Parts: sequence; structure tokens; C-alpha cells
Amino acid sequence: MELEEAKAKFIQAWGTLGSSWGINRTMSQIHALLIVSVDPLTTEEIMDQLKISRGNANMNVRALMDWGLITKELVPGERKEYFQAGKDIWQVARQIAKERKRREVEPILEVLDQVKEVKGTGAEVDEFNRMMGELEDFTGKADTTLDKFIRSDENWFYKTLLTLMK
Amino acid sequence: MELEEAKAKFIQAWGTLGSSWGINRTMSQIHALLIVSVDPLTTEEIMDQLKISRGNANMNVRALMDWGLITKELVPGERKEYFQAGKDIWQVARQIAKERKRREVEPILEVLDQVKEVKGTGAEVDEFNRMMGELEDFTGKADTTLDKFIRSDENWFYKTLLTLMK
DNA sequence: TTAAACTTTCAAATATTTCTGAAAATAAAT
DNA sequence: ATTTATTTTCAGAAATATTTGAAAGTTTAA
Repeated sequence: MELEEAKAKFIQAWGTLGSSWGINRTMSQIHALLIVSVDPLTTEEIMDQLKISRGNANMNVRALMDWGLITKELVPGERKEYFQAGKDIWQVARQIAKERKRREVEPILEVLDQVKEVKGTGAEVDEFNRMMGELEDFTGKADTTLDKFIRSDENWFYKTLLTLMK
Repeated sequence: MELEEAKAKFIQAWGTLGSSWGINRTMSQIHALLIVSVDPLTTEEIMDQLKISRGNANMNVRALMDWGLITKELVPGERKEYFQAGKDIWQVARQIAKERKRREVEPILEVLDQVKEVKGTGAEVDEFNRMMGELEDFTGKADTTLDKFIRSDENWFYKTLLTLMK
């Protein structure tokens, strides 16, 4: 397979994966494009390569910066802004875990906390409280594990995986 | 908080969580509704409680059955179908992990396999191959870990978490 | 200054996803 | 066989999400 074909295939697949995880397609594609680019790219180059408008490129590049997945590189003597993706895949995974935890796990923990201990008696109430308790327990454990992963270095995680897989 | 208010809050929160993970809101809400219902519900009851149409209810109940998250219960002497959610939260998590692995992790592994070993030389090609290699390594590890989790019993996972959290 | 290069914004257009409701299909009872 | 109960389907409607592109904003250079 030729390089250009392989790149296109990867960008396309990454975009699809992103959208099935609630991340918009273009954002994932820009990320993929920057991951496979040796040098940083300008907004113009991103627009050209992905055939998208300036507004779209700008908006998604900013979203990627918010997620901490790409950085703005200032090339001396150049006015244009260049963008570069973090290339360490473990760091990328940790960064994504961090953002999703903050945006999604934490809100559900808050709700579970709020609905805990419903007034009244009866099977319905008992069942509800038991279920919410289990869910909070589970979600809390997931949260703690994510924290550990987010703080970990690659080596720690690798060792842990070896343990898990033994 | 009253039971009905708490249920509504949970159903709403679960729906929102679902949609940020690429699962449609109604599907998540039906799942939540069945999780907090002591007894199985009919399509009619689901429609009433969530204020949704028959078509919508039917389609999402089937999707939940495809995911293995709810089952059809046949009540003797009744013609209507009743639906019930699995109440063991670890089992629910394992089932979701299983489906998402099949639908999302496996396709990306296939693509990574396809784009591996691009022809040609130069920094671009080397960088691309290195990056795809890292990604495949990472994704493969995630895949293996998911497998382990899917096959695990609650007790195994609980013990592992304790180890991770020590 | 003024002009040129570049970035950001946002209202409207487009695309995608989800939902409705009535009709068709199926299954059970009479 | 006919009626009644229930489920499924699916075309069109509605709701959401994404994208465009042109205008406004900003920064740097001359």
C-alpha cells in the first residue's frame, strides 16, 4: 500500500471511530491527520487535505486544543499558526481519559449522589436504593481506576497490564 | 427526594450519559427505566412513562435486546410481551464492553493491520509505520484487557481493582 | 497610519439522526 | 374463518448536529 492511501484509510477509520464514541468526525479526522504528519500543519493545509471549510477547520482545531490533544506551534519568522499532535499514544490515551472522566463520569457520580436515599418504604424504594448504591460503587471504582491511569506513566500501566494478562 | 422524582432524574441522567457515548438517548432511557423497575414492563408502559411513540419504543427495545441488556419475559396467560433489564451491574458493564469491543475495537484493529508496512522509504514512511505500530500495540493491549474483563467474574475484577488501587 | 495576512465568529444551509404514527404483518382467541 | 390483540415496519416529519462562507476581528509589517 502506498503512503497516501494508507494515510487516507487511517484518517477515515479514526474519524468513524471518533463518531461512534460521541466525538465529531472532523475533529477526529484532523487529529488523525496531525498524528500521521511529520511536520506541523497550518489551517490552510488541514482545509486542503480534508476538503473542509475554514470555519470548520478553525472550530475543530480549537476543540482539539481544549482537549489537550494538539498544540499550536509558532514557527519563527512565520505569521501562520502551525498545529502538531502529541505523538505519544499513551499520553494521548491518558489525555482523552482525563477529559472524558471530567465531562462524563463526574456528572453521573453527582446524580447518583443526589438520588441516593430516597424517602419511603416498600420493595420499589428498597430496590431503587440498592440499585443506585451498586451503580455508585461501580462508577466510583471506575473513577478511581481512571485517576490512576491518568496519573500513571506508560511503564506503570504496561506492568499492570502484564499482571492482568498473566 | 421522592421515588418518582429520583427515578426521573436517574433516567434523564442515564440518557444524557448514553448520548455522549454514541448510544441514542431513548435507548439509554428505556434501559434506565427498566433498571429501576421492580417488575418487567410492556411496550405500552414504556411508551407511557417516557412519552414516546410505539415505533420508537419498539425499535429501541429491540436494540437493547441485540445488546443483550434486556430480555423478553413471557408472562403465562398474557399475550403482551414484558421486558426486563439485567440488574447485576457488573454483568451489564461486561455486556456493554463486549458489544463495544466487537463493534469498535475490532474494526480499528483490522484497519491498523491493513495500513501496516507501507511501501517506500523516507522520514514520512518511517514515522507513519512507527505510529501505526504503536497504535496497534496499544489497541491490542486494550483488546486483550477487555477480553479479560468480559470473561471475568465480579470477584476477579474486584480483587484486581484492589491491586490497582493499592 | 494603512494595508496585508491571518484568525475568529456566526447565521444560514446542509446533512444526519431520531421519532412518529398509521398501515401491514403476525399471533392468539372465539 | 373471523375477529381482536399485539408487534413490526417504514416513509415522511421533526429535531439535532455539523458545515459553510462571508464578514468582522486581530495582528503584524511596511
